[in-house]
Amino acid sequence: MSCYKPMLASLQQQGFRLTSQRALILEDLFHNPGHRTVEDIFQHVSERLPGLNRATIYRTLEMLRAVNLVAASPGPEGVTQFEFVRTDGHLHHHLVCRRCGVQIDLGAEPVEQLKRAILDGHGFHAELDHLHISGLCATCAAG
Amino acid sequence: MSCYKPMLASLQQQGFRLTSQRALILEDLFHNPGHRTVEDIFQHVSERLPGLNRATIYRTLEMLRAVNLVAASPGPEGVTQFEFVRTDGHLHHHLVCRRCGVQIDLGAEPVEQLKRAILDGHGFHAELDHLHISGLCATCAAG
DNA sequence: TTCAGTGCAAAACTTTTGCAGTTAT
DNA sequence: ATAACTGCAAAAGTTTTGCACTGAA
Repeated sequence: MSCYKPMLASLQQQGFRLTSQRALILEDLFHNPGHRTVEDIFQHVSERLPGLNRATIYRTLEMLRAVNLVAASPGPEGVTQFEFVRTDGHLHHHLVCRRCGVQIDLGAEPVEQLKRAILDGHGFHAELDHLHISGLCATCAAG
Repeated sequence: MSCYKPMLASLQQQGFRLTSQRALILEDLFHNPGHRTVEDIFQHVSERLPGLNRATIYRTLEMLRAVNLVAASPGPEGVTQFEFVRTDGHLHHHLVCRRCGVQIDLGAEPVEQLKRAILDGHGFHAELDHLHISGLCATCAAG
């Protein structure tokens, strides 16, 4: 059972200062997986840290994004959605060029996005692990 | 070679009034495929229709979205991206429940989004037509 | 004529930024 | 002690809305 605490230590080692705001925001992200908005996080965290400011959340999320602990994706209504990045990840996908055969690793996120779109639109739980997607790589497409 | 003009007539039949703003916006969307922002459309169309207001573009796009002529998707920097929906569509995807076998039609858009994400991220031209996606439908997932 | 559609201006909204004060190191 | 971090308030940016006027039917 992995916990968020080692990540705090890791951040500290990377030269970031450890503040209660950052600890609580990271904890909240860790314990509430899925799509989160700044407003959403604000509601949760400011219960335990009353003076908390939204700007701090934005800045903390930007910091966490920079070190790849959270992923940001544009959400509906122009509200950005943030998500804790699971490093457990048995998920991996491959792009295979049908011309030169090169294989490119595709991060989980784009496919996760497809899954979410399918779930939101149809209530259908798509099982898309180990995906192999055929097509043309940048070089072959250009040539 | 299909043209955007029949669509204007169709809109008119649906009770919408035909204005120069709507005609030019639709024409611009038609002739410039791909992701478009309001600002982008504004720059193009206001050259030919100087007094044009951004609010009109928002309202026109909302109207076109309501009749499924354009699709809106949240873009980076919180700027919504609009796209003309091609009805040519040899594209169709299926969701197949691995438990009860039900087949659900999946609109092209979610997969188009995946393609774009792959293209943006890796320059890879994914060929994802006729996709069959396995998983659990809403009913089977609930039971 | 009539009411849908437009332009304008202001509001609502998310996100960013400058700055002074606070706090982890 | 000293920088990094936070809160605050204002600014910047996109999108929405109310209202009076215009123009398609």
